[in-house]
Amino acid sequence: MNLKELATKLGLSPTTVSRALNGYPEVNETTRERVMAAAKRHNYRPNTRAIRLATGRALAVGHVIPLATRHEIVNPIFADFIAGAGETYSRNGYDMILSVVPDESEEQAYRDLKSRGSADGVILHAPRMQDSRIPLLHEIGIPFVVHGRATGTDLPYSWVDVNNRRAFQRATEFLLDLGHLRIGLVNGLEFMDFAIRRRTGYVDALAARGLTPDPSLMASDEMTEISGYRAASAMLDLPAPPTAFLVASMISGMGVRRAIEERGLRMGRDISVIIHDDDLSYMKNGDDVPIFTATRSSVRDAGRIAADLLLGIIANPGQGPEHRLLEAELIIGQSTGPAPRLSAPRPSAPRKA
Amino acid sequence: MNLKELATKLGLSPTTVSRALNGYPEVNETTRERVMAAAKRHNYRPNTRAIRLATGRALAVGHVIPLATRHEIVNPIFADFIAGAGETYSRNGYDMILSVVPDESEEQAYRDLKSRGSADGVILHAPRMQDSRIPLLHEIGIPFVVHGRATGTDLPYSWVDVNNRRAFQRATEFLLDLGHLRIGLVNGLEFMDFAIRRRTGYVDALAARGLTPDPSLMASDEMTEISGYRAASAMLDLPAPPTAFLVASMISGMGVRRAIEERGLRMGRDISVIIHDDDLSYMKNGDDVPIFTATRSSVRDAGRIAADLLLGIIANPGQGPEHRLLEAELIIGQSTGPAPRLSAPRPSAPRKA
DNA sequence: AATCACACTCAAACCGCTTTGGATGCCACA
DNA sequence: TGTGGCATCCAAAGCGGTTTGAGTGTGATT
Repeated sequence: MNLKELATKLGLSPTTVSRALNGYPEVNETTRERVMAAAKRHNYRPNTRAIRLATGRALAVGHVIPLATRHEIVNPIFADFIAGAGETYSRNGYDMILSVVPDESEEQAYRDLKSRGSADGVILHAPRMQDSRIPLLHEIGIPFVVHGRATGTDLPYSWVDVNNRRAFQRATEFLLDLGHLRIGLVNGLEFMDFAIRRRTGYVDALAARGLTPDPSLMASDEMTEISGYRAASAMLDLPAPPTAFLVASMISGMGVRRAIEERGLRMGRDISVIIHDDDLSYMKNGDDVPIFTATRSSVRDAGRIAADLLLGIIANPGQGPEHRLLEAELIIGQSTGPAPRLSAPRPSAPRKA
Repeated sequence: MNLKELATKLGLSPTTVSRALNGYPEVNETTRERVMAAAKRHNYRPNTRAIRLATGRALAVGHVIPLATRHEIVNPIFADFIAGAGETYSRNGYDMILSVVPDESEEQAYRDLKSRGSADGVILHAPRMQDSRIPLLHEIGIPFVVHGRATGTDLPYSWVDVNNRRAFQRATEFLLDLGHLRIGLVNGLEFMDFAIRRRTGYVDALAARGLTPDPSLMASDEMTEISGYRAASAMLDLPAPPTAFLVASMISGMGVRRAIEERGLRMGRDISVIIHDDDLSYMKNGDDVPIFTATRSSVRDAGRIAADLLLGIIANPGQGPEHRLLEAELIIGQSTGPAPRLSAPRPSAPRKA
């Protein structure tokens, strides 16, 4: 059932039917109701392909997922972000199109999205420092919103981000207040913008108390269980091990916990841990009592907000860039406690079983 | 730059240019080369919207993600499956469109995909027993491939699945061979088809050795860290606790490990654990030495295969349904070992700190 | 020299909708 | 009575490709 058939059936022109359905004023209310009723009765749905061609709009938003062939990591927060954004899209009649492309064709993927006209806008994921994709998208001339920020880019752009610096600063202060003086930072990859900001927060908090950060207590790697384990293990085996850890994600936090417990130590008593919790639906940080003390910020909310922003920009291209800085809450869980009294050597626990 | 402009520039008709670019035989090779060169030079990309309308094909595959509003779980394997499928789509010039919809509008989402013509086919995720979506998709008349199977559906359909029954059967046998007699099953939700098959494998293996499964050693819940922890905790606190666990996922496996270690026990020595490892990129089961002994099957591969199958069906609608049954490998890691000698009470380890 | 097959190329219709630029009829007002 | 304004409705022209159904011109065949 298409527009023309429906029009014939109603004894009206396609023009009128189209206008009736799309709420244009120049059609009689009784006619409109007749049309609406007939459309519903015949289960008429306008063909999206035709709408897109006629209006020149794609009614779709693109997300480009570069697939690093070296380290084939699919971002674990991705699913939840997408879920949030997708809700917004569905509600507004937009499609979400995902382009999974090899790393090196990412630029081409964006260009194609624009020149083949398959998206009205894009979301830029996982920005790095001086991210080259921001000038690229400007050049291409497609509306976009960045999830995160890119230090060192002077072009204006819209973004949604968590206040990572502040979150890690507060978390560090919290540990310092508990008496921890040697705090290990198990950070994400530090060419990623968010990781840099987190480190800045950590360093600033230490500096504010007159402490100089110890490079051997700062690790940076992908946020996997394994690398969390490795980083924590190395630090715990130092002559002067940390009494607390600040960890970039729930997943690396589990690796850190493994390292701690493998050494016969107890998380929350012997060693404190604070993680950043993206509030992933399949990785809840406990229900009533949080397992980890955490800086929490829902990445799904971020997805919703980013999508809203983007649709706004698409609908209203004139306006300047918009920003949303989300604050993370500090959730107190079972993984933190006062620093062990004696800063002298710890009760010699079994090392490396 | 569109077809007509390009044609004018070349002094050819749009027809010829279109045919030249699409490899039709009735165009002179020299002409074709001229056209190709000009297209490249002017960076011409055909407008997808127009192609879609003209050909009546969507050149897109839909994935519907129902968002359970009750327990808002986004499937953690989803990201990796999508990554695999997406590779295939990109390579074949197809778009992947994701519909994130509230649970109750899932049916409508499929209908819209078809009637608005925005997808040529769909992938059905996470099938349940007697899944109603299979008859639905048949009725709608849209090509589809199921990731998994749906017991109790008599309609024919194409699927890609892991041999879950066999995987869990082998894992159980492996534990039995190590002398474990009480094996806890920490399963996924048992209205999900894969979970049922896994339980069947487990039960069958026990039965083959003349063992009757103990209901108190069989748990079924969402595959989160928390529920893994809860299930394992409950079983470990039984008067006759298990000496081994069979666990549905890496994530719940981490919860199981937490429960074990919290009780002062050591995984791999006191308690053996086998997980099912979907080989998620952000949840690698160790690198050289696997952390967990596991039945492993890459969900990303499954995505690739499912996408291939679907594109095949779309291109060639006549053929009957196709199936791919993937076998999981049994990976020996550090989490399994012989059952503790004395089947009498275990060395009384500190319980519930 | 007429015929035919063949290799190329093109004009025009079409996909299903939106949107521009009239028509038409009716009523009010001068 | 003529004119203008308003409320409705419609024909037709896009949108940018694909595809059908003809033409052409050439060389080979008869």
